[in-house]
Amino acid sequence: MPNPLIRKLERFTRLSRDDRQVLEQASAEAVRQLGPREDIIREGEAPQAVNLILSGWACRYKHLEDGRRQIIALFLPGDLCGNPVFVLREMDHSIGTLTTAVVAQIARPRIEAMMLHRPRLTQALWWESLVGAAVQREWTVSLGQRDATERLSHLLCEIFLRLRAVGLAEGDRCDLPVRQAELADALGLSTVHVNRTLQELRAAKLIGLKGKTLTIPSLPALQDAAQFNPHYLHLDREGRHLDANE
Amino acid sequence: MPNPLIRKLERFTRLSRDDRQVLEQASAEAVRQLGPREDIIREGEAPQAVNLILSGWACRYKHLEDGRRQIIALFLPGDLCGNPVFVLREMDHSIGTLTTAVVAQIARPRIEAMMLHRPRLTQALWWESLVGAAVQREWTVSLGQRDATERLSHLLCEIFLRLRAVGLAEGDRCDLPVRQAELADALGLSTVHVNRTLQELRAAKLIGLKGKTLTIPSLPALQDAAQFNPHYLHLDREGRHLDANE
DNA sequence: CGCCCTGTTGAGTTTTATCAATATTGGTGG
DNA sequence: CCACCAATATTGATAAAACTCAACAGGGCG
Repeated sequence: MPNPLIRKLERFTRLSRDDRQVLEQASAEAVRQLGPREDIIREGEAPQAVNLILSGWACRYKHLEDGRRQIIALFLPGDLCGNPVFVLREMDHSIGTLTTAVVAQIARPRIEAMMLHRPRLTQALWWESLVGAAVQREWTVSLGQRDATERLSHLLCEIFLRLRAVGLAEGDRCDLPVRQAELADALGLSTVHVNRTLQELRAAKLIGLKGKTLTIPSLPALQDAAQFNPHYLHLDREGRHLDANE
Repeated sequence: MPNPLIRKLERFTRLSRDDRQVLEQASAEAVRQLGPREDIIREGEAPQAVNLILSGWACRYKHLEDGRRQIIALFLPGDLCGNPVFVLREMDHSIGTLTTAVVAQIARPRIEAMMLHRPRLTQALWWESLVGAAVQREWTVSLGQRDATERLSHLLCEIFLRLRAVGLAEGDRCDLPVRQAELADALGLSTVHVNRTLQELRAAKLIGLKGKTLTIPSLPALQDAAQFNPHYLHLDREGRHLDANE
């Protein structure tokens, strides 16, 4: 399987062979196999490296004192997490896996070297981090304004498109390897309500769900239900003017 | 009045005279006076500059098709807004003032020059942008997990501490120059509910509100009601190892 | 003085949460 | 292959939180 980060960055700009090779090396160096629900880094710790998800799903999350938990961001294959730079002393949240996952730790000097010597890659990594921020903003909008149905369908659209961008959707389907309780933590809803909302979407034939496979018979229909505008994902090769011609 | 950005960055690290002068120059060049509720940049436009709020309040926001609006982030004096870098082609949200405001436009080359020649300043600007991301994450937690009372008191704590960090709080009070409808758009609540929640906080003597002045008789008490942990604001001079010795 | 904007109040409704029970599923060992 | 287990999903009933609508109050300003 091709490196999902490379695949993702090429949604922004075409990389040179050297760029790709640098990324391949970085992805191969300190690779960890993790089980489901393991922490990658915990609130209070000092970030040492950037983590690249090679396979599996992970998330940023934060616990409140009374046990409530909010999943702040979802990390899919090809996503980078951890502080993009190392200015902040301590993590103010945790990052953990949701499923079994393979994660490469990219050490600080490696990132800095890329930033110094590979301008095209630097731009691409900037893009990936800015898209992450845009996704965060969209989650804010969802949590603040959308009701349960819209929120859930919006999230499913997002997941599907993000997975498709790294080649992990096949036709109208993709994996959804998380429990309803985890969707609930991401959506700020109760598990019971997520369950009922999923049923509602199924009844409306907007989605199919068999085991851990999500099917979206008509993406436009689901987008409609969610008021989903994909522009915030910035997937349309906005950096094509930087394309490498190899 | 001292430059609020300088004031804020010195919460991270002590700047050199030169650093400060560069910032002063950047803040003085293209200064705009804006009325309340004016857009600074609109969704779909291309970001041309970074905007520094010198006085007044502004916000990032996004409209849904049916008129609902979510305020995604609040900008107070000393805050930078607009895309920190210019990789994304089009704004996926808008930025507008809430009150009359004075805003400096810092052009792209200026930012790039700072990034190239002023390492300490670069670190400080990184810090400011990462804190912005941390605030965004905390808003996600609030909208997802906290009820109206917690959410509102949490936001008031945040506003108070952020204003204090730029010298805009006096003792136990600060400005709160926005309408309840605007708090509602930021908190994902209805105006009516914000009104009632404010009354509840007043009745509990957790806040006082006279005109556009907010009083917090006991910050610890309000923090307690909000489950507010100030760590995410990273205000404790985490970059002190970079201090200039002038 | 009167108007407009913002804040406040009350009543009734909708959405979502909570609690507790029951069903389903996938995996495991016999 | 089957029986069993734990984890997850589903269901029903009830309660709480927040929303909507509509009316009214108060204050600042031309």
